Amino acid sequence: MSGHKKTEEMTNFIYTMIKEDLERGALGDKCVHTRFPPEPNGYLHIGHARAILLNYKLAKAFDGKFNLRFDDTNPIKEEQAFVDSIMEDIRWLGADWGERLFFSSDYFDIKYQFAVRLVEAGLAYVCDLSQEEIRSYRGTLTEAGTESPYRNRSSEENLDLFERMRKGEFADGSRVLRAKIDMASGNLNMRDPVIYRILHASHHRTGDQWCIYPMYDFDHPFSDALEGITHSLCSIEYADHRPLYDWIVENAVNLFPEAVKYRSRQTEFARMNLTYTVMSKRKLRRLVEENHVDGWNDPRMPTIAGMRKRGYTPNSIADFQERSGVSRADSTAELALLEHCIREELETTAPRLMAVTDPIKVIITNWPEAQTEMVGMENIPGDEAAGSRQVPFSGEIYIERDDFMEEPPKKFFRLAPDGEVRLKGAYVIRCDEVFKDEQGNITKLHCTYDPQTRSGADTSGKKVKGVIHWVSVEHAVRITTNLYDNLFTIENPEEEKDVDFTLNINPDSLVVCKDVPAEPAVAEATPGSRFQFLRKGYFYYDPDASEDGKPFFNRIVKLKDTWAKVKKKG
RNA sequence: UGGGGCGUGGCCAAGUGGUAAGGCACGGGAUUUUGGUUCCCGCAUGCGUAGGUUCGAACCCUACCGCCCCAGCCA
Repeated sequence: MSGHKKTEEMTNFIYTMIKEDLERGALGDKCVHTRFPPEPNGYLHIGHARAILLNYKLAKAFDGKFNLRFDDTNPIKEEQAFVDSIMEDIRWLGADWGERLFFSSDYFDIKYQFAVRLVEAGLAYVCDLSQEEIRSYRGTLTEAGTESPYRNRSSEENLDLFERMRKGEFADGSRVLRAKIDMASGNLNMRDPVIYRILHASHHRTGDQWCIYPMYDFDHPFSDALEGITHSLCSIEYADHRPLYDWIVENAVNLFPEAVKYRSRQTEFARMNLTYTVMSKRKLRRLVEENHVDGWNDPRMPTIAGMRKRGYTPNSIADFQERSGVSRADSTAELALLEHCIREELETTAPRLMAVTDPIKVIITNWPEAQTEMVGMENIPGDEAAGSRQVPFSGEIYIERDDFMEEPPKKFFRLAPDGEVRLKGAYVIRCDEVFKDEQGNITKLHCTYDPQTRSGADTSGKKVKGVIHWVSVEHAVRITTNLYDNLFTIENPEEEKDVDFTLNINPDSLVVCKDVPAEPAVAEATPGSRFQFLRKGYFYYDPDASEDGKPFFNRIVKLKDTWAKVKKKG
């Protein structure tokens, strides 16, 4: 955890429920056991991070166990590559599954045996209806379904047919195994759900060993019960699958007692949206495929990989998860909360450095020619242990273009004609002359400095309100900065159903600044480290190599900017 | 008159019959060589609405309103 106190007890309803379970002795001699069950068919995003961390922290809080189990029951959609990236992301987040890595496909054999027992018990049957027929027999939301003509086949016939399904005698889609429950149930999930389908497809782990694969509703509760998961947490759209979950678990315990001893229970909690981004797999894929972003790990993406590359820390994501809470109500967290979490961490941990992302040159006309002076600056204000560094100052420097205004509004206390400003850690300068090109763009400023105003040794008595950052031209190292901003211009890009969400993409979500002058200390920075470029925001030294070999820094988040607010108000 | 779920300030979220925690955001002020940080202060006479029970209701009861999810051989 980060430096600030974070020892309060969890207060979410799931934590409370587990505590009560423990007090009641509802777990018997078992310890709390959770799991995260990703399907290896895509990349993890911030929403998954919440689920991962919730499951992991809950297990940890109660000194229990945490499994990582890949839900790989659909060979058509799943790949090893996703298994790898998912593990990398979870590991990075800090959720440690130890030796407890599992795959649903590990249990294909025993699951088949369980299915056979369901058939023997008259609780499952092979149905020859086509996919379309099954759909129409299912009924509608308001009308009961109709029983399949194959519903009352004998156990012997079902056993034979199921066995032959397994052997590969039938074509994909020609038959399925269904649980025999209740075609008149108000809950569609209970209307004789399909539990096995024929899929002549190669599986990323089991190869061609199987041509029938279990469905989620059959597979998941069984896997949970088999692993002894005590608390199976899932998102709220599975709430109406719970009766089926319980049905499977109950029958597993009764029909397969030698393998399944524990009655796992499912608890649902609401997913959470984030403002200024999208979270659905489909929309994220479109962003990538239509090249609105540069891949799944583009720093603007809400994917774990994207956030990692942006420079977010696992800690800040965990903090966000804790602060945003858990409930069953639909909710949308504000990006501002996430940003607060990373700023709070970096405020006390990120060394300060100076870089000028949009420079104009300043000539200090009364500076002794060719002279360089070293000025000291603290690395992290208020943290003496973080030390300080020497920064070269000279008669030619860069300052930020928007730190100068020819016609400053009231309360602008940066540099203006005939005005004064302090150069952070150095001297107070006055602007004497402004130079422009033919288009009227400012090209250069002539200023004079006041030798009496050296930082820490100011004898001038001047009180200058503004302090700006700078970089000595002669000593500057050149870097690239990627200035990231919100990917969308509106809070909820999914809101307007009839407008394509890509229309609200922020055209300025990435501004690349090349040849940005930065103070010499930047050259000693190590890839993968985080800094604050003074007054500009927190940046991450991207460890990936850039095209030109120059270091590049991703802006993780801007600093809060009260001035921007004041300006906006006019 | 299908089933399930949810409604507490701008966004989250505690609270589970005793008179509305906390965080973020927002507004104001102080400090500040980052318009950053930090520190003060403010921010629901109100808990979807309307009734009812009670000495007392966000919490209990009734009715209504609104929003979300479900008709994959996806998960």
